Amino acid sequence: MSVKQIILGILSWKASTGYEIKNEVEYSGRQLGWGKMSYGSIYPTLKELQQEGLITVQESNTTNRITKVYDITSKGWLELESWIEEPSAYPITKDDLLIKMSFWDHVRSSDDDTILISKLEERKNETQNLLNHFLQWENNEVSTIGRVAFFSMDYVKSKLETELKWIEKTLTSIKIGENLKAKDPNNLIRKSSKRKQGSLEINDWSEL
Amino acid sequence: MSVKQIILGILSWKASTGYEIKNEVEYSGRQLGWGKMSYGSIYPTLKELQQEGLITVQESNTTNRITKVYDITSKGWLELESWIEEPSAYPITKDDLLIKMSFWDHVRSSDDDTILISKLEERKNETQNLLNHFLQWENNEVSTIGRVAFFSMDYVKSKLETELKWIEKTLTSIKIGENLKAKDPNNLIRKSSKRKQGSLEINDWSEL
DNA sequence: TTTACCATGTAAAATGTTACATGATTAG
DNA sequence: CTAATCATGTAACATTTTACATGGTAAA
Repeated sequence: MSVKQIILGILSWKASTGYEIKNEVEYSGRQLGWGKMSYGSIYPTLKELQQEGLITVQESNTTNRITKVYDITSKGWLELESWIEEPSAYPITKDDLLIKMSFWDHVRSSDDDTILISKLEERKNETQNLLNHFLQWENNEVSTIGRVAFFSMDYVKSKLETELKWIEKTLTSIKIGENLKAKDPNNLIRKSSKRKQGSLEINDWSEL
Repeated sequence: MSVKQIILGILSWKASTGYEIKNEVEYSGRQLGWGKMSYGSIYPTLKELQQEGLITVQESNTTNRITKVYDITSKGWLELESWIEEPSAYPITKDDLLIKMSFWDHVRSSDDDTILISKLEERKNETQNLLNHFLQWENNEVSTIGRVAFFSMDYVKSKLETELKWIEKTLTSIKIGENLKAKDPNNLIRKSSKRKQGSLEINDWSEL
């Protein structure tokens, strides 16, 4: 992963403490689709970055509380620049609902769609929340949006909107019972159904 | 992650060897946005699944070559069913280019967009390839697409199409030099630029 | 005959999360 | 005064990738 670079990047915005870095990842990074970043990840990485000379620390021992403000060094800036120019891996998405839906027809033989519908509706709410968070972030008075960063914001926004449209479309399609392009040329789904029944019968049998 | 469930799910389609599972993940799973799955992940997991009684093995010792065909058991089917009903985490995407773009304005002060343009064009090609792979998969004679799986396919397709449109829009926007909604109310970008210059000057100084 | 594909597996390293421990400061 | 937030950190665990090791089989 790129925990190191994300931390460096956030420090390029503004010198910060470990605690602030986590908040920044979860507030500004949320709409960008970054995940979360745990302290167990942040503090050890800050130590490493410091040892590599990419960041510096300013410790403030006011009364008896230690806070450490980290800032990026010249070496850190160069590291960030060369990382940006490096080739990037194609994005990877871990989407459990989507994975489940691709196994759905083989696993659940029933026509009852209540579970699927509730899952889609839950997803719709979460996505709508993210979009709201996003719009609020975009339009508040403090957010910095650079020329290039704007494009990435625009991307995330259109992705979220596309997702919402898809959910709507899918929900109506389920409710009116459309059949669409479903196909099973090798009868794999029917076979799955039989294999499943077979194995469950054997199981019943052995339980007697 | 859900390596266990993905393997179980693939075995719900069809009994397979470890080698075939990997191919299936990379061929059918590619369009679904699953990442890759390494043998270092597959074989130990198959062993575990077997120990838990979720899958069985059929060893074939033709001549002197061992191949092991794994199949899902009744316990495995039940496990899959209950996994599908479990609540799913909101999707997580790791998109390095997007991350880079969100730091871009702070890190690269130059107006030269050739690097950005080439990165976007590379991304466009990769996404177009994925979409082509997808369409070919969807329209071939062997792919099984169940009723629910169809919806997930539809989702991925519209996501890829949205991305392509965004790239086109962004490239034209860059080329004609649009300014859009970029803003910097707290002068963070200007400050970054100064902090960067400052740190680089100190560095030059110390190198004398 | 040699290249590509089929096939199984392990050990070490990298990467990250969870859960815990600790305590200061601020707002209501 | 007490709840929320600010703040730092570690150790154990979980997960996965990388790199290696090995060899059979089919097609050109």
